[in-house]
Amino acid sequence: MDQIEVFKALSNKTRLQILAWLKEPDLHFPDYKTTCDKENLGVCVGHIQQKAGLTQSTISEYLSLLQRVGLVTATRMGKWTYYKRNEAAFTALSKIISSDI
Amino acid sequence: MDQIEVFKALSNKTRLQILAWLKEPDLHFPDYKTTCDKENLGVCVGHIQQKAGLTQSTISEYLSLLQRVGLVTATRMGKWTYYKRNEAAFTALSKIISSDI
DNA sequence: AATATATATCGGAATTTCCCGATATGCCTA
DNA sequence: TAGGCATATCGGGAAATTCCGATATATATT
Repeated sequence: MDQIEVFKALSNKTRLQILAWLKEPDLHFPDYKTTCDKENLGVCVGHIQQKAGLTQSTISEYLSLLQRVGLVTATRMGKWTYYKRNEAAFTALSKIISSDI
Repeated sequence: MDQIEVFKALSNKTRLQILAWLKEPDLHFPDYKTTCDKENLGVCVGHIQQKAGLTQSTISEYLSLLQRVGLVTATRMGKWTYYKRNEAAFTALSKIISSDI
């Protein structure tokens, strides 16, 4: 885990917001299961983009960045890419802060 | 605690390094107690600057930033300013990551 | 094959961050 | 009060980040 890159990823309001939404997808994306995610793989880019209100390209890049640093996982299924929180990364980060840094 | 500002503060190699040094000041600043800090208030700017190898102005600004976001405390005593980790802030941040974000 | 849809990538303008040298401020001592 | 020392602040060039519109890629449908 590249700590600096993770902290950079968390230094942005929109990205923090997305991570918060992904914590309770049912609450923040009411119809995400019926519309695209049939197998609990996460939320697709379009839904996140709509809720965030930024452009598609920006949100796609943000999600890709969050995945690159390990905070979310990405699963491609057909036309969609589903993004989901990687809880293990948050647990690890929390420990790093309370003991390493 | 402004999360984004804290994460920005942690998104820099030198500042992370300083925080790590301040965790064990006796180890990383062998003579800091005899030379300036007689009352365990922390390490003064000059010692940190020397070890970091960046300019005085840069380190002064970095320490001021770390203090502004609450990760360290600053105590002015005569000509010196002593900086010390604020462990409570790290504990709080660790909890925020494991529960809020 | 042609089209439509979902996502990814590219190029760039505006803003922010990094780190510097120069200078200012505050405190101590002669 | 004059001078020296520790730290803070200012102004700025270079690099990185933010977010956009345009375009490319991949998949599904007709």
